[in-house]
Amino acid sequence: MDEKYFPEKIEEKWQQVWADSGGFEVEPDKSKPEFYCLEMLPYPSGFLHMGHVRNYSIGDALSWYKRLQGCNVIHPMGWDSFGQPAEQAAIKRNIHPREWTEENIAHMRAQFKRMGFSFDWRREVAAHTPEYYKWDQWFFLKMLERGLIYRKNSPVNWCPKEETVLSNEQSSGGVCWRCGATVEKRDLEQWFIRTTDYAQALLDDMQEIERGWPERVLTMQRNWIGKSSGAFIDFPIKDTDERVRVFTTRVDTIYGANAIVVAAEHPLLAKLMAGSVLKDQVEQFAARVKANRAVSVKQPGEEEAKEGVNTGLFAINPFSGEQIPVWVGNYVLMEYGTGAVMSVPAHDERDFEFAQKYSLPIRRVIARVTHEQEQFRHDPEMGADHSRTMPHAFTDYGVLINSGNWSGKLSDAAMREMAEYAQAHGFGEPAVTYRLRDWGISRQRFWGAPIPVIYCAACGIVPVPEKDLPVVLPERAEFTGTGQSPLANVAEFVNTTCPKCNEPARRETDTMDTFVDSSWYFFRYCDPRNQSAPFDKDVVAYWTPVDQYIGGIEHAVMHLLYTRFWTKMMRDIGLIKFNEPVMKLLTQGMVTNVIAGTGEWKAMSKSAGNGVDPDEMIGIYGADAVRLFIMFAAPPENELRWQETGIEGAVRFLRRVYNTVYRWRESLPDVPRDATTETFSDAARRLRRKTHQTIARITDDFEQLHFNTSIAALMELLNELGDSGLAPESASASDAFAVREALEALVLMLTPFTPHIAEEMWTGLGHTNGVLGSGARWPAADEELARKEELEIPVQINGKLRARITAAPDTPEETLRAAALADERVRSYTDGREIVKVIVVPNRLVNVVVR
RNA sequence: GCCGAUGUGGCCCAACUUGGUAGAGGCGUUCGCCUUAAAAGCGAAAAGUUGAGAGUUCGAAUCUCUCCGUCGGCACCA
Repeated sequence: MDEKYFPEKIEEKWQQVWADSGGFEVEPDKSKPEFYCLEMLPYPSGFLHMGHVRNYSIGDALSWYKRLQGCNVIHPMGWDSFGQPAEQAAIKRNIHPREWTEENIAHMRAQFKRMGFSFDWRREVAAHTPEYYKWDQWFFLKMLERGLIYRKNSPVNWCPKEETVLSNEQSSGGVCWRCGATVEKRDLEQWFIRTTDYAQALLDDMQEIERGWPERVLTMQRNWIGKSSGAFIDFPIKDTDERVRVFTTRVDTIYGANAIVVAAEHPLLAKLMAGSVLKDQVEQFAARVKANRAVSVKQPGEEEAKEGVNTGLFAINPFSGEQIPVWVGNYVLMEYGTGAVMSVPAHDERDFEFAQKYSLPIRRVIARVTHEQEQFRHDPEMGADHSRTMPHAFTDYGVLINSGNWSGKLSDAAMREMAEYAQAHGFGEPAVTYRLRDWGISRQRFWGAPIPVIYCAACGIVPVPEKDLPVVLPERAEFTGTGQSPLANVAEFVNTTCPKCNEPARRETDTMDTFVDSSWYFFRYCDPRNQSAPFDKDVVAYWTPVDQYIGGIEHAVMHLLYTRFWTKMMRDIGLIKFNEPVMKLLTQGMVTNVIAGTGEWKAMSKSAGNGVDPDEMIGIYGADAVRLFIMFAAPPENELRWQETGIEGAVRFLRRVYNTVYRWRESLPDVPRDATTETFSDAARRLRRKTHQTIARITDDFEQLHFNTSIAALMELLNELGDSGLAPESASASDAFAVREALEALVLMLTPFTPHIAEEMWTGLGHTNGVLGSGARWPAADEELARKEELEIPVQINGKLRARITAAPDTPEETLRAAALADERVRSYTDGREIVKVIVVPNRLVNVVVR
């Protein structure tokens, strides 16, 4: 141990020691408790940014903590290495995406190593390697076999800037999740995974992870799945054999329906409008709505004005027998429910707005529940128009009025009974719909896993036989950046023979969404080189599910929903036995920095010009200090404001710890370890108390992932050691014992945050081979030693602090009461007044209530 | 608009789970020591109506309600 703290020297040294010893390399071991610590794998953009550093510092701290507790910790890392930017780079620089990707990976891996993260690098996987994407393709075939994948022509979300398809999740809010361009609709033949089959399971199984996941992530997923219970009701179309099926959550309001409104894309339109004089008008309107939808720039908060056109058709309300007009409306979505709604303006805001615009009648059929329900029974106003008396829609539940025999029932009962009635009479049924759509995975891209199917003129769509996997990406392709997959122009890729009939055939040229790769990568980490299966079931059963997952909130819906789906699918094909992949989730906050000149804090980014390069920081302060600051500056879920002065504070602390260890290093190793029977000086006793209190506190903090307070506690312990007045020159054996105990605890508990300096100091304290090499364990708190010898008990008079008394811990209630009442200051408040009662909280306070 | 978080010294934050002395830690500020001087280092100090109001309670930063501010998600989903 040098006299001075040289971060660079220490860090290089221990990184080498760890690499040589393979100390972070683990294998299944039934004799130890297992812990899977997982951080979201990065996209290999080329450079580590502070967000990465934060993410992996958190995971590394937890890994070290569990390791020191004797767990068998798997802590792997890999690369989400398929995706757009590699292809953009290929276009721009005329190199193969693989070349660009692998250069980036090499650079970032080196950066990771420089940070000193404790990964088991033997388990590294990269999505773009055939060894990995072979299994993406294998899963595709498995799902195809089970009918979980299908192909359909459908309007898809199209990013005009990147010229590719986006999933619903990727085009949330009408903009591309990556580049922000306004998303358009296009009709394309696409492959879809039936995620909707699992909609209910995705909701139900949330109860298994409720305790370990942030509420807001679960809420976001619940909103996204968007379950809604109601009923389907069929409205016959007058003078035809057709029926229009609507979905409603408020069948109790059906007597108030003044129209049926269908989506512009509704299939019945073409069928029923033939021969109508209004045909052209309706068609023009529908075309206009569709066109508008394709290009409309929808700002958040902005709603399109409701528009519609009357088709001239009439639908018959199956409950009332009433004839109501059928309209086409721009506000009805074909993708949701049945693409048709019953319009009940009195009780739905959208329908109200629509009715106002076109002067349609408004009939009130729900009344607020009052104590005088009787009067509604007679339906005095049946058939009346309430458009003048209702200034806005009444959307609450209530009691039915103007609803024939159903009048007088409460909404709740009516909704249930009316749906059942519809079912019994063959014109409807109770129904549940979801907002969640099937997952469109086709991408018109080169840099992704090729979809393993072949199109044969004779045999149709033929899956690539398992033995022919992987379907490998070609070495050469032309990257033009136009809408078609570059694979389509690679003859040697496209042209093949049909596996069934051996005739010439063509390969699918679309590749898979990269979220496929990241849906199951952490299972592959468990058995990364398996050549005969995505992974060995037994090995995966040992390591998974993931105990703790750490990553950004931006993946709350997309990645985390897909991976939950994937897990259930793998369970159903027999690979695993549980429902949920991740027991605990931590979503770390952004790293922000001031935008020069504005005083505004924004997420670090190239475009905002407020990025801070981790390499540069390591160069100045060392990896340990960067990591310590990042863990200390804020709780992990919070935004972290980057402050150079903060990191200087971190270095200062490390230097002080280092200097302290250095100063004591020669006075400690020879002190006997069984000195506990000796008598300790007051200073030594105080220090020991602080040491054990700190151990207890930090252990607790770690379990709750409160790293910032752990570090604060370590700083306190060092301060206490400084304040103790103990010095190596004058310390007795028992003093030295207490100091060694404090320093050893301090160093060990610092290891998760600043492993390099901790290793160095641990050897300085006389342990050969360092923390990892010597098999050191997390210190254990001795409750007895942590207990205070004397407590200061506040005494309140009528709830106001008036005096303090001292007492030993666990002083009986009666004694405390007497001591408080005997106190001179207390008596000045109680003399001459009536003591109503005395509240004594043992070890905490006494409150005297006087009148 | 709906849903959910959150609001504590100048700043980042602790105490909120379990009501009991408002302050642990860091940054910044001021002062002292050290120094020819400065930096570093060491030592010390100042600073809050806990967003506002009400309720519950002997006692509220903590529990409940209302309002305000900030952040996030969703938003024609029938």
